[in-house]
Amino acid sequence: MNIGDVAQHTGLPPKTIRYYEDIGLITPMRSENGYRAFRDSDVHKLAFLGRARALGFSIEDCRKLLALYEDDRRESAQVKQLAEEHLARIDEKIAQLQSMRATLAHLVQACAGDRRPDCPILEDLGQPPEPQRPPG
Amino acid sequence: MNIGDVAQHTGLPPKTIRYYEDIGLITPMRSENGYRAFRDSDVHKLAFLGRARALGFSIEDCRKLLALYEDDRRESAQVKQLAEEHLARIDEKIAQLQSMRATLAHLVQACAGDRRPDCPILEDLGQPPEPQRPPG
DNA sequence: CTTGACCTTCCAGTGACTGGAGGCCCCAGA
DNA sequence: TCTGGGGCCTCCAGTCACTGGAAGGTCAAG
Repeated sequence: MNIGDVAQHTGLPPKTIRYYEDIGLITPMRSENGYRAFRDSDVHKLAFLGRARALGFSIEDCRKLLALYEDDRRESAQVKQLAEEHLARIDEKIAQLQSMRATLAHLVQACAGDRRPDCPILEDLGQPPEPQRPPG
Repeated sequence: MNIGDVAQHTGLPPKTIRYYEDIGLITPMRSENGYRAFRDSDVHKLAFLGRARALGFSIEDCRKLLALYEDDRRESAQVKQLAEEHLARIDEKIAQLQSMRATLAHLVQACAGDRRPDCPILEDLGQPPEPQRPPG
């Protein structure tokens, strides 16, 4: 299989597939003409990587997951730990974004959005970050 | 004011402040010894930038926001539009993360996490992404 | 006069690709 | 046999927003 077909199959762009070879995630064979020749196992690995990436795992996590996937003496606890750590990071990011969202939504709602210059959004950004309530 | 004091005041690392000068967000004066000499207005701008960045605005958005902040002929609609677009991007990211989170939490919960190799997480990553229900 | 903290510039690296240049390979059609 | 077009190759540079580190100048205290 050539890279284009693999790209079709896995949904990964050819550039990304080459990159994954570069960093040692896969090692496809080569045809006599120099083209990469992907075995089924390569395609399978790439699909695995694509799905792990879609769940937000870092490339290094993906490398570990792939190693565990290939290791029939693995302990599921190792996998679970990786996944739980990642889950925690996701939760952290969600919390951060929701906090941003709350502040921003509040400001947006307070802004008239008309032709006048008065703008609570800019006022807030221009002020020291005091607590949201008025000074006692 | 030297860069260290400004860093204290704004909470931004000196490296970041230099970077912001590099990309033209601020243009502090220079003392005779070559040190950056920050005016109050520079410090104020940096604080503004810090807060805008904390809300997740990109550097380019920050540049625009700062320009609007300095422009007393601005229309608040311009600011509001920037903020609303950013809000939409945040919502998109939150949705993406929550979808990841859901899948991952499901898998983590299904994994025994013991010394045996059987692992629903790896099984899922290794399988084609069929719908979550069993085939009809 | 030395020490140590602070400041300077410049270069390189991060993560995970992505775009583009320049060039080879291969097949279909005239 | 030639031509065109698409696919493939490598290598280099850019993305975003910093961050680390090296090499060296400046300044106040002891």
